[in-house]
Parts: sequence; structure tokens; C-alpha cells
Amino acid sequence: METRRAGRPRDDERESDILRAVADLLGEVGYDALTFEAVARRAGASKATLYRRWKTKREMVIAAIKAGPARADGPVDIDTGSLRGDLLALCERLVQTMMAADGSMSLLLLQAGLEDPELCEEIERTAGPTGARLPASVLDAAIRRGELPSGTDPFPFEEVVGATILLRRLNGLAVDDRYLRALVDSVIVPALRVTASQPKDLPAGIFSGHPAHRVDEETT
Amino acid sequence: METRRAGRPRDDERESDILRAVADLLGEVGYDALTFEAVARRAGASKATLYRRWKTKREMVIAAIKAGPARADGPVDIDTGSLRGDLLALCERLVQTMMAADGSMSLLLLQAGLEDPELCEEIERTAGPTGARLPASVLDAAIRRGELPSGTDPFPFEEVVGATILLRRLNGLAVDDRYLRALVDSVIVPALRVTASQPKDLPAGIFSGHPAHRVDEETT
Amino acid sequence: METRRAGRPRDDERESDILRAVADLLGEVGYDALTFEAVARRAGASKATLYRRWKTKREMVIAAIKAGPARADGPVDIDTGSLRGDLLALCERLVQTMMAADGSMSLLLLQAGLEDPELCEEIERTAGPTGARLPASVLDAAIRRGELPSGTDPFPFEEVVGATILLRRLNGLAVDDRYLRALVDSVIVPALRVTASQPKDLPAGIFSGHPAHRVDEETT
Amino acid sequence: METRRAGRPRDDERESDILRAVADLLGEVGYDALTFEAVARRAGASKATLYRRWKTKREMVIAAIKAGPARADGPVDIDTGSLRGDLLALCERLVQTMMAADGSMSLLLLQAGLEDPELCEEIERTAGPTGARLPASVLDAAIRRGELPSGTDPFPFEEVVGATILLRRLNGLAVDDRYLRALVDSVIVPALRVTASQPKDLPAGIFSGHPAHRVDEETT
DNA sequence: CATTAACCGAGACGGTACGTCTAGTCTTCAG
DNA sequence: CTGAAGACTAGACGTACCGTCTCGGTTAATG
Repeated sequence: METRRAGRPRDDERESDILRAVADLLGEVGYDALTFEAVARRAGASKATLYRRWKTKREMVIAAIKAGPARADGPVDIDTGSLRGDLLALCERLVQTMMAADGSMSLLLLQAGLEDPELCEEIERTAGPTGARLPASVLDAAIRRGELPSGTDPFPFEEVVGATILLRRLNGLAVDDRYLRALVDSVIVPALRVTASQPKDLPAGIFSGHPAHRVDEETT
Repeated sequence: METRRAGRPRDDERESDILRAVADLLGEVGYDALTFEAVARRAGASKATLYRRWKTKREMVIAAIKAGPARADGPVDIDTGSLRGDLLALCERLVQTMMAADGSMSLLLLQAGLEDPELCEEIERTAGPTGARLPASVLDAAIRRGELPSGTDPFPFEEVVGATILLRRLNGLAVDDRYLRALVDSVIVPALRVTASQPKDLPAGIFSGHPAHRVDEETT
Repeated sequence: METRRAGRPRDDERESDILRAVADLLGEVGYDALTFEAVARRAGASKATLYRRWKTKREMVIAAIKAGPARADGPVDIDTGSLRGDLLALCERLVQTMMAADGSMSLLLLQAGLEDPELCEEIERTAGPTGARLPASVLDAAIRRGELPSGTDPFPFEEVVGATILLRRLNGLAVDDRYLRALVDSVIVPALRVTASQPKDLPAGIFSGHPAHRVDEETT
Repeated sequence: METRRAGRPRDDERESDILRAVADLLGEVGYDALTFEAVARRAGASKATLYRRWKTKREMVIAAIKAGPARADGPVDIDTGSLRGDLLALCERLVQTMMAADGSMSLLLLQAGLEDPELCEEIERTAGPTGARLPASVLDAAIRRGELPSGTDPFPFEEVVGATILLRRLNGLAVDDRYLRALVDSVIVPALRVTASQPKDLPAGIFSGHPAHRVDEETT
């Protein structure tokens, strides 16, 4: 029955005040220039209060992102009538997702994935479908249309699309329709068609998600 | 005839001493923990001497990388007798290249590419074949063996391999043989085989290099 | 009832440690060569801790002087049996007081007096009789002996002696017996004898002290 | 006959340009904030050129003062008809002289006297009568009027007036008519009247001048 | 008349202090 | 125990000057 630890309980309102301050500052000065000091000032909180909750800046920022208001706009389904169209639509959605925050933000999430793979799920949950995953509905539709063999593994999409697009963005290179078409036509589609039998337990990447979960879906 | 500007000229030896110190410290403490202060101490130089040359840490580090000793170990040719083997060997070499420096180092290069695309060429030149490009020799051999149609474009390899491997590394995920085999077998090889006619003048990414140049070589 | 202001209070021990370091360094390198940096090093303190307390070097040094250990050696009374002897003894004591610190130290005190006239009293209190004031006992004895008329004002002594001796010291000129005798015989004694009725509320100089106060004592 | 050393001779114009810059900066930022760096910038000279001429800031500044344009306004004679009036007029002139430069300037001259007593003469020469010396004309007139015995020594005036006024100024204390009257009436005049026979070879102070010279005058 | 030594400006150099900032930790008092 | 407040050590930040030096170039007297 876990007796509540003695003493004054943490003030949840303080926490959300602080996280709001973190989020604001993130937008104003970026990740690198964000300091505990400034957060404390802005939130009218003490540094001790911050450190009590999060050991590092990264942790704190991630918490702020997690606490961000859940995306209101529902997960619009993708269904253009062709695999190629669906894939391009997904790519475009992913580009939009990345555009939402600035470059260092993407980078942050990227680095965050490093130690907190759960965050991927978290983002997917709060931010809605990012376009980084290949939804079963799209896959199923393609199989139904005969564009892909049944049992097609989404790995080529999920592993490749997020990585290439993020890097291009970080390099300040254009990620336009022409590029996306080249990527989809010359890499993703051919690769998906092959249905190579790859190991089913590869560790998940930030974009490739959690195969274990998907494997379940596939086998269903 | 370019009149030397007045005043005592900068001491090139000091500069190389400093850059050596930068490189050493980079290896020891990483990019984030690298400070002007420590570089000055290590190089026995004055901070003013550093700031006179580079305004920011990034600039200085990039200079250090550019100045890095041209890789002595010659560009060992890759020829395993099969396309798959060659591709895996290239991937492994790329992993080694990235391992050479720490994670934030890769990140730095990545960000550096952002504003200094020439740096890509620079690194390729000084660091020797990194494994990020698909050499014409490998391509030709595969075509000769009938594994690939003539006219195959290296885009699928160059655009995908570097990006995915770097991201996995940044995410602290294993980049082992199993992963590389999955990548090569289910993405790279199928994509190369298709020889889709894609635009030849896509902007180059940090890993995809400058297709225009290579296309010339291939057609030669 | 003055509620203690929030937050961790300043550590008085740190303060005294620091001031001790200041005093030591003053003695070792002098005022001009004294730096915040060195004080911090010596005291094992952070520069922030220093700057939190004092905005300038002068402020800090003055604090160190004020905090100096009260002079143990009691205020030895002066009584040579003659006015001339007493005055010469006072002058010699003053010379000793000035010798205690180096030249720039005297200069410092001098400048300090500029904005902090209370410091004069402070020094008189902590350093014991400096010889800069003409004690009532000496005056009374001279009057009793008939060497001076009753009601003699100490102004000629206090205003002149300190100023002339300090300046000679600052000019690196000898302040020896011969000089002191000349000063006492040809300036101080003749002037004291006149008992001119001068305004009683002249602003006090660093050496002339606060006549108003002493006048009260005398008339008591 | 000392043959001029070989090589290009120093450019006197550069020297005067520099000293003018020194003088200007002295007036603008004061002695403490004056830097070689700034002088070089202002004069369009090289630091080496400065250091070649003067080893220290003090030396340089003193040179600048010595080089200052000789005071144009001639040495107005003092003759108010009474000793007291003459002395007060001299005091006021001295106060004016000190006012001319700022406090640290006076201080500088003071310290300069420390090692370069000739500078006193220099100042007296270039700046005209400062009021620090008791002119023979004033003394003679007083003797003629019977206010002073013949053979009166100016020591009480010269030793005391400059020192007390300078110190009061440095202490930020008013040096007004009331003070000057008190000083003259209760110290200077009584002391001058006594004509004590003091040693004739006292070392000169910055204000007391060179007794040797005056002794000559007196004995004449 | 050529040499040459000292001059000149510019500015790089190793040092060092400046005054400010942030990181983390710790201490006090109030709830 | 939690909270705010804020002191504490540690040390990097970027700037400024210090006094020395090294350049390319100039200027006069010497040889």
C-alpha cells in the first residue's frame, strides 16, 4: 500500500509551470542556449527544484516535450490509391513534422532517442502520425492492389526514409518533391518489393520503430 | 602581385600546434567538453591567438579536421568477388571511419556540412575513401559479373548507407554485421538492381557526394 | 522584527578568510598588483563570491583594512615633560604608522578617506592612536605647564602634521628628526601658541579628524 | 663629441604627435585608464615606437606633461597691500592650479615628484607661478610694511600650504575661503612671524621647492 | 654611392586579469 | 520533505592590455 513518503509532496503545478518555461525558452533561444539558470528565472523556480526533478538538460527538455499539449488534429488516414502516392504522402507528412520544430530540435529528438527509445512512442502518441512509420493500412492496401507481395516488411521504408530526410534537413539541403520521388522510386519501392527475409529482432532505430510490435501486427 | 599585408605574419607552426592540440583534445574529451581554454593550455598558446584565428569552437574544430594528417594508409581497393561482399566491406569501412571519432564528432561533421559543403570533399580527400561513396571499380565489377545492369546509378547506396548508419550510431544502436546484411540485402541491392531513371542533378548530401562529378567518371 | 531574507546567508567565515587573503597579498605585492584573481586563488574562493561582496578592488581592500585585527599594543601615553617633546613623539608615532604599510597603501587610505570619512575613525579605533591627533592629555599638560594658553585649538597640529609627513613620504623624501624638529619648531609650536579664533566647524580632513567632537571633550 | 649613432634618427614629429595623444587621453579618461594600446591607436603609432621611448606609463605621461605648451598667461604679480591678502591670493592661485587637472593628475604629479624632483621645477617653469612658492616680492613687501621681521624664512608657507591643500582636495573636502583663512591666520602667519632658525639644507619637497636656491636669494 | 643600423607601422605572440555567466551543490527559512 | 532564495566552488566565456617579437619597408649617416 506504499505509504506516501513523508514531507511536503511535490507541487505538480510547479512542474508544469517549469516545463512550460522550458518549452518557451526552447522556442526562443534554441536547445544549446537553454540553461537551467534561465529556466529557473523564467519559471520563478529555484535551481534546486529543477535538479531535484531532472539530472540533465536533456532530461528536462524531453520532459517538456512529453508534456507538450497532445496534437489536436487527428491522425488523418493516408489513402491515395497507389503505393507510390501513399509513400510520397507519408514522406511529406514526415517533412512537415520535422519542419514543426527547428533543426536543433530535430537533432535533440534524435539524440534523445539515444537513451530513451520510449520517447519515439511518446512522440508518435502526442504528435500524431509523423510519417515515420509505415502504417499497416497502407501496406495492406498495397498488397490488396497487388503492388506488393503479402508479408512485405516495412523495414526498408522505416529505416531509410526518416534517416535520409533528417540528414538532408540537417545539411540544409532541399527535401523537395523531386528528391522524395527519387527516393521512393529508386530505393523504397524496389526494396519493399523484394521482401527479403531479414532478422526479425533488429534493435529499433528512432525511425524504424519497434519491430517486435510490428511483427505482432504482421503475424496477426 | 598581392602585397603581403603589414604586420608580423601569423606563425603557421603555431597554427598547426594548436590544431594538433584541438585534435588531441577532441579525441580525449569530445566535442562538447572541448574548450578554448583547454586548447590554449594544451597548445601553450594564448587565447587571443585562438580567437584571432577562429571566432567559434566549431570553426576551430573544423579547421583541425581539415588540417588532419592525410590518411597514410592508402585507399585499399575493395574486391571481394561479389557485389554483396563489396557493399558489406564498404559499409564496414564507413563504420570504422565514423568510429574514429566519437559520436558528437560525427555530429559535428554533419552540422559542418550544413554550411561548408566543401568540407565533404575535404574529408574525402584527407581521410581517404571513407566508404561513403560507391567506387566506380566496385560498380564496374558488378556489372561485369552481371550482378547489375550497366548504367546503374550509385544513388541508392550513397544516399542511404551513410544516413542510416550515422543515425544508428547517434542513437547508440548497434551497427553490426547482422544489421548491415539486412540493410544491404533488403534495401541497397534491390534498389541498385532497378536502375530507375532519376534526376541526375540532385543536390548532394554529405554522404551522397556530388553525383554530377561521378557521373562524368562513369561515362568516361 | 526584520525577517531574515530568504536564501542561504553569506558565510562569514568565507568573508574573513578572503579578507585575510587580501591583507596578506597587500603586504606581499602591494595595492596595485593586487588582483581579484589572486585573492580568489589564495582564499580558495570563487571570483563570483568576491564580486558578490565588493564591486571594486578598493572596496574590498578597505573592507580588509577595517577587518584588520585590532591593534593589540595599547595606546601608550605620551608624556615627555615638554610640549616640544610630546609633539615630536607624536610625529614619530605617525611616521611609524605610515611605515607599517607601503606607500601605495597610505595612498589608498588617503583616497579611501575621500568617500568614506568614517574610515578615519575606524582606523583610529582599530589601529590605536596613530599620532595624527593631538590628544587632550598632551594639550592639557602643556597648558598646565604654561607652554600654551588655555583654550588652545589642536587644529594647527592635526591639519598640518599628517599632510606634510604623508606628502614627504610619498615623495620619497626623508622624514627624519631634523625635519620633524624644523616642522615642530618653526610651524606647529608657533601656530599653537596663537590660539587664533577660527571657525569651530571646519570640515574634517583625514588627519584633522572631527574637531567638533574633540572640542566637546575639551570643554568638558 | 659622441658621434651620432648610425641608423635612422627618431622622428621628433612622431614624438610630439604621441605626446599630444597622451595629453588628450589623459584629459579624457584619466591616468589610470590610460593605456599604451590606446595611445598607439590614437597617435597612429606602433606600440614598439612607444616602448622604444618610454619604459613605463608614468615616464610617458610625465614626458607629455613636460612637453605641454608653456602657460601663456604671464605670471601676474601678487600685491594686495597686506601679507594676509597676499597669502590668501597665493593659496587661491594654487587651488586653481590643482583644479586645472583632475585629481589623479595631481596625484600623478605627486608621485612623479617621487623620482623626478626636477619635474617640480619643470612644472613651475611651464605652468607659471603655481602659488606653491612664496615669491620674494611678497616677502619683501611684508618686511617693508613691518608685518614680518627681516630674514623671514618662507619654509612655513611652502612646506605646509601645498601639502594641506592637496590632501584636502584628494579627500574631496572643500578648500574654500573659510578654510584658507583659518589656515593662513592660525598657522601660516604665526609661523612666519617666528623666524625660527631652521636647518638651511632640508631636502626639498614637491611644494617646498629647493631651499638651496632660496637660501641664495635670502643671503643676497 | 652602397651599406647599414636604427627607425617606422602593423600586428602576432604568450600571458594574465577582467567582469560575467553557468554548472551543480549546499544551506537557510517557511510551508 | 518540499518550496524559493541564494551562497558556494569551479571554471569557461570573450575582451583588453601588457611587454616582446617579427615582419616589410624607410631614412639618414658611415664607409
